[in-house]
Amino acid sequence: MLQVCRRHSKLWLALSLSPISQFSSLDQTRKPEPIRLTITKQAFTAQLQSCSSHPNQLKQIHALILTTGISIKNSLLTHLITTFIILGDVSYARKVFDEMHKPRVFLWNTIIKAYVKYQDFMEAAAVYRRMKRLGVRPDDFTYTFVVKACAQLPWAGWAVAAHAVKYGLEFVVEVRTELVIMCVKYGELGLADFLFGTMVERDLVAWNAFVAACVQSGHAAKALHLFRRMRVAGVEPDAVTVVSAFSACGQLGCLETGEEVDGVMRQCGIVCNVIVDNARLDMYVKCGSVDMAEALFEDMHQRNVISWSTMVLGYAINGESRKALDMFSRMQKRGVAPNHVTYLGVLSACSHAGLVNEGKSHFRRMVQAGDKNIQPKIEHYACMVDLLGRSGHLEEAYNFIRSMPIELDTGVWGALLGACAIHQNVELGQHVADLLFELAPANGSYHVLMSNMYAAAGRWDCVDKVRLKMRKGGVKKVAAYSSVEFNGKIHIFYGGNRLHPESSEIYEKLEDLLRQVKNIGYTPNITSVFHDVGTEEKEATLSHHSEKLAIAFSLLNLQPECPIRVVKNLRICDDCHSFCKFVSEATKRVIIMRDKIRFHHFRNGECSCNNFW
DNA sequence: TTAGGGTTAG
Repeated sequence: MLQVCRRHSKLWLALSLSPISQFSSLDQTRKPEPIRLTITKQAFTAQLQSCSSHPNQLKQIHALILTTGISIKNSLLTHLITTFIILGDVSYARKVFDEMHKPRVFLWNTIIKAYVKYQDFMEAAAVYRRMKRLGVRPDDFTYTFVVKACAQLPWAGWAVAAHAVKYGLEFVVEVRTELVIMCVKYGELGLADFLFGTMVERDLVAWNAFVAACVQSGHAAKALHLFRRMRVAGVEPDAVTVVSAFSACGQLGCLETGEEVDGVMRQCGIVCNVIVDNARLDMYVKCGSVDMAEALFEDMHQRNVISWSTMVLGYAINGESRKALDMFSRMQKRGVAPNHVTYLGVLSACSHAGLVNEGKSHFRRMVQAGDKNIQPKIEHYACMVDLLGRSGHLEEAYNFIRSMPIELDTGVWGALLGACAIHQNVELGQHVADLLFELAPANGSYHVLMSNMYAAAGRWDCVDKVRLKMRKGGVKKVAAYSSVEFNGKIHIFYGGNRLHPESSEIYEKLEDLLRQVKNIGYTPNITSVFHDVGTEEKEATLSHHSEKLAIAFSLLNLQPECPIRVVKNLRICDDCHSFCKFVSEATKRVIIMRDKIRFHHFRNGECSCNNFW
């Protein structure tokens, strides 16, 4: 069947069938006519290219090569390796690579890079280790991939950084950029600053990398600081920079800075594309500026599933459930296929509006669609628990959890605990909380939620038990804070804190405000207070909650026509919710408050959430 | 015979 010989430095393959596209039927029963094929290296490469999108045929060619026992030049194998990497079959590329005799360093780089591309960082690190063991000397390119891979693994990044220094490769601009990113990921911002500051050349990409790494690691304020610094340094931002900057503004809820970035974009003549538009859209949505998002969305030349999903989610978290669902059907009419994120928006819209049946039918559709892209994930199940529980169907929610076909996580039980808290079902809450204490003993929020439920029920002995449990287990409460953006600066307020330079004016204003709203019917809701203390003391604690301080600060500083925008790290309490409604009525101001989960738009004594959150 | 670093939705 197969004969191989070399003639005039050409490779001869005698094959049972030709052309190569028929290789896949090599083992068929039809009696083949022997055909001689002369294949030069160029022809062979051409053949490889001709079936470069058919991995099985390529594998057969490779098997054939191995059977012949002739030595194939590394350049051909390299071609095979790169083709398999493009096709996404890294393990086969690795197999070919492993069979090579002394591969050159660029091939080691190629394999490591491929593992990084397909996010198999452990394997990338393993290949690097083998490379080192075999004494292959890394080149200028090696550490860009190796650092990127190892930065994803705990500690490994530091070790390879030391190797890069040893070989004198830390000054290569690409390697240094990866090292800066790595330091940010590891939370070593000081070191990142040092490495960035001592770069030989800081090009646009290096700035973008630093800004983006900060945004992705939750250092949004630092990202915006860098964004401003790069302009001072005379580096003109591009589309990538503004995408990161918009993302940072969204995280922080800084509409003012978001507009500034928008201005910079125009000034620099940065051309909008769908990614930039989506980032801007997301910024408006996360700043509670639904009108701006709407206008931009209608104006967009190009939209993709992310644009639509952003709008659906945006409406949902801003309390405009009907618009979210309308947007969803409009999207489907346009023939845009929803993905699992779109459905998160749809389900949370239903949840926040108490649309139980509608939510159920959307969920059913996800399951029945049989589409891998929209099979419900654990987050969708948590949304359903939230939907059922929030609307008072606690038992159904519990049974739903019990019947779930996927592994349970704290999100699902957390949603049920939240529902128990809303409906004051202490018995079920206790049961769920016990499960959560086991699953996530270090998470203080479940302890606080349970303790608040006990407090609301007047069961102070149980409150004490939970608090004791927290103390013993070293569980910490997350300190609540509220922030307000004013004149390009973010002002942060903690409950009862007097660190702000305008503290005395703020507290004075707050006293004024409390008197004003009490006159029109506000009464402090003391069940929101954690401690078993006297009524007066409870009132004092309540009246200094961080959002109240933030509102007093805003009233002192903002122009009368400006809406008050507050961002909170936790959920708003009942008392502050009621307080905000009265303030919006008494002062005729719009208050837009973003809490951990969603927005509350207070206007004329009402809230967009309809007291359902 | 060639090999880089950045971005969007919960």
